Formats: sequence, C-alpha cells, structure tokens
Amino acid sequence: MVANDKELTRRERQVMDALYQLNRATAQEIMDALPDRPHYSAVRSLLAVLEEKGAVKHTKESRRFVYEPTVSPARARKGALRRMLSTFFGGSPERLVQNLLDPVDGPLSATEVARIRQLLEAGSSPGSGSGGAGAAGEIPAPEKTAL
Amino acid sequence: MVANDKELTRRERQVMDALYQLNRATAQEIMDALPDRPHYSAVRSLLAVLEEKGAVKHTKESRRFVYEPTVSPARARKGALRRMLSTFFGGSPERLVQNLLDPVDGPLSATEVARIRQLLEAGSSPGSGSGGAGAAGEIPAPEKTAL
DNA sequence: TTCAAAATGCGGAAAATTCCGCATTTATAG
DNA sequence: CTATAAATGCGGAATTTTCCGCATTTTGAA
Repeated sequence: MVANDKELTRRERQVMDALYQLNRATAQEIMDALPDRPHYSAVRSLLAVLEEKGAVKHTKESRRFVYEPTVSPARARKGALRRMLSTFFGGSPERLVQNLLDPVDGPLSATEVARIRQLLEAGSSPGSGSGGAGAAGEIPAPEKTAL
Repeated sequence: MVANDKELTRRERQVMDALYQLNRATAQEIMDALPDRPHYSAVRSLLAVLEEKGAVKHTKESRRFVYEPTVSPARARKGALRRMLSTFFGGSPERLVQNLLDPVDGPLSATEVARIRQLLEAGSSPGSGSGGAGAAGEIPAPEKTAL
C-alpha cells in the first residue's frame, strides 16, 4: 500500500481530485470543493481512511491539519494520462491530442496551439534554435487554485 | 439520468472503462477484463444496474447480450479529457501535452511527434496545404480491441 | 488567566455497493 | 424432437462506504 495503488472509492477519489486541484487543503476547504458537500465530519472520516491507505498525509499547521497527496502531482498526472490513453485512445497519444484540438465543445486558442507547437519542436529537435522569440522550455501553468 | 452523468461506483466505472476499451462486449468478456475478476453473476448484476442508470444498453445477439455504452466513445473521451484538464492541468491543454511529451516514463516516437505536429498545422491554419505527402486529417487509431 | 471559537478523535449506525446461488429460458447439436 | 450447454432473471445477504454526533483538545483574544 505504498500509495494510491489501491482503487479508491467514489468519495475518496473525489477528495483526491480536489486535493490535486488545490495542491494542499484543510478538511474545510476540501469539503467546500466536494460535489454535494457532505458533513464536515464525513470529510474528516474520509481523510482518515485515505491516510490509513497511504494516499494522503497531513501536516499540523498552527491549529489545523493541512492535507496533501502522498503521490506527487507529477506522478499522479502521469498515471492519469496513462490510464486515459489506454482506456479511451488505444494508447495513442496522437489520438488524444487530436481530441484536444477538435473544436467540438471548446476550441483551443491560437496561443495554446502555438505553445503546443513550441513544445513539439523543443521535444523533437532539441538542439535547433526555435527561430526567434522562443523561450519554449516551460509553460506558465496555473498550478495554484486552478480553474 | 440521461447518461453516465451520475457518479458511478468503483466497480461500475471499471465496467465502463472495459466497455470503452472493447467498444462492445458480453458479460463474459467484461468479466475477463475486470481487475480481480468477480463472479459472473456479479458482473451481470452490475450491468443491470448500469442499464438502469442509463449508462449502458444491450442488444440481443443470437443467444447472448452484447453491451455497449449509451454515451458515444467520442463524447466520453471529451468528458474524460475535460475532467482531467481541470483536475491535473489547471485547464491548460498545453500543460497536458507537455506531460505527454515528457519522456520520463515513456517517450513518444518520432512518428508520433510528427503526427501531432500535422494535427496542429491542420488545426491552426485550415486552408493551407500542409506541404506535400500529408493526409494529416485522420489518424489510424486502434479503435477495436485496443491495447 | 479565563473564555470562546474551531478543530480533532472516536465510535457506531444508515445506506449503498458488491457479490453469489438457483430456477428458468434459449439456442445449438445429435 | 430431445438433450445439453450456456445465458438470463431474480432475490437476498455479506461487506464496504458514507455519514454524523458528541466529548475533548487546542489556539487566539480579552
């Protein structure tokens, strides 16, 4: 039980998702982030179970507990991507990107497309200067209270 | 209850995932695809519940029932992508692609990168002929019994 | 120091999930 | 047509989730 290897229950997964969105959060904050918000005690119960399962850990911060996932966001992202690839895209990253671009219910902005393009160039031909402006290495990335 | 809008239970989601991988399947096949395979009767129970919830539908095919999701793979993919974007990538498609490219646990092949690049060009400048060979519109896509 | 606000720890009960057995029906083969 | 193999329908029971109440502890302020 090193991590969230074990399959989590519905509620537990909701808590984990909230945690990954918030990065770190108190029971209170998690409660607010949960669909049809349960009672405060219920959230703490869930967190206790999750901690027992090794999925989260808490740090005492002044008077309250701040929770965070034991599995780093980076690893979790990877895992989620892999799962999604195999479930919905037959393991084909291209197909995934295609769906991302497909403007059916939310077309990407020109800026987004441009950034992705830069990523591709950086990845496929590492040495080549990407033309002019560039600085394609990293992405701003709303890591905090995103969405 | 038009679709799988309602949150599904752990097992139910596993069944749905299997279905999306298989596209269509009998209870037997689904059973084989499930983690720590439950009893055959258990699977049929699950399928009955899922049908009640409107997540799957079945067709009688000779002597057996063949199940498939009511929500088209295309829509399901979209939904899953959106959820993943908001949970792990702060809604930023670029960040998602970046993770896809990041060769930490599985670098993309040159072919894959090239294909994605074609997709981008097709998407960002719809009119421009993409040079020569091309045929960048669609992707082979292992839609069948993938993986 | 004393008080009030807020958080934790624990224990248990209601609700939901997950599972299986058995009788019945249906299709294929002989 | 009959026998056999395989699938369905149903019902209910064991387990797991999910939830909440209440006593106790901890922090910040008067």
